[in-house]
Amino acid sequence: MTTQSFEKFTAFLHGKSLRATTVRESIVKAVMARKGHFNMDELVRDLRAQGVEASRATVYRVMPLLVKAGIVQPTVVSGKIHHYETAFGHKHHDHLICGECGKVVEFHFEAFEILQREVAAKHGFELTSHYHELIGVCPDCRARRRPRES
Amino acid sequence: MTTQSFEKFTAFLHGKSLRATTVRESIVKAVMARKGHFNMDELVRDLRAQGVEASRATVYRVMPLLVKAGIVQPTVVSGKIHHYETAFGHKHHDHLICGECGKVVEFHFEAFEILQREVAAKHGFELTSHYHELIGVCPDCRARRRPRES
DNA sequence: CTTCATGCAAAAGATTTGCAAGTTC
DNA sequence: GAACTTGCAAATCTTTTGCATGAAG
Repeated sequence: MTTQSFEKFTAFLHGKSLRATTVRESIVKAVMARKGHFNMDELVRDLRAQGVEASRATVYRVMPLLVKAGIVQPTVVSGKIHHYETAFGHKHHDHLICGECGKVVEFHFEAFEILQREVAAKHGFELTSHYHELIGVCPDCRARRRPRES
Repeated sequence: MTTQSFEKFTAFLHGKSLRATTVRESIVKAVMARKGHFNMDELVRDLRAQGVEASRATVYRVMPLLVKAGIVQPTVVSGKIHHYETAFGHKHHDHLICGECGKVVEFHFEAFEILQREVAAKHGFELTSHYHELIGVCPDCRARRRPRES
């Protein structure tokens, strides 16, 4: 998977007489290992965790190339990139987050996807991605909150 | 309307022994005069246009108060405030955003709310709020993209 | 007159860019 | 070896904060 992606990227780079460097390979790997949305900071953290010392400036310079190569897709709102996500390869899921302890539960519910496409279509939009997080209180925190409720 | 909002804000402020100042009144007015979504920069521009010389720092400090007072509602994406909108005068809605030109279409689809509660309940969560933004390409941008597609 | 608000300037965080040195082809 | 990349540091931009001064209650 990862290798395949880097090969795709290499082909893209060579087509533009750009170089397929080791740093770029590391970045592609880190990106492909990501699931769901991620931002610059999370990506850099991942790289650091893997011992890759790519400077932020480099990552900032490489991301647009990955976008042009069709490997990642950015969500751009008002001219700014809010987050990226890999353009293929993983199942999509949304998040249910506990606003008190921060616990995150991933879920996938096809009905949402269907309705989302329906809404987009109704307005003539071509849907490219979505941001869907449910915020609530998890069972543990609810128990903690009401220790002795009847 | 405007006056009414400032009174609401005044009540909120006094309840917390904070001051109802003229600068704050100007900010509430500017906010209420806004229709739809706006960001910090647009708001400050509006203030400047009305001859109000509130410093950015002050506006940045006042907005959280307006949020707490229930006068404006922020849309938060990835932990950052993407935009604000006045909290009343319109029903709850989600957003369909054009990733290319930034156009925002509001929609309300009860089925989403029902399914969201269902998902939360399935995991034992008590749902408190949600972020739901659909990102896509609007009809205009699609046309612009493919000028002469069959 | 006490407490809070404001403006300014400095600080902090995020992203971009110029430049010299290191790599890729 | 030529052209492209990288890291660093400096430059921008956006948002936050400390502090002395000015206003509200």
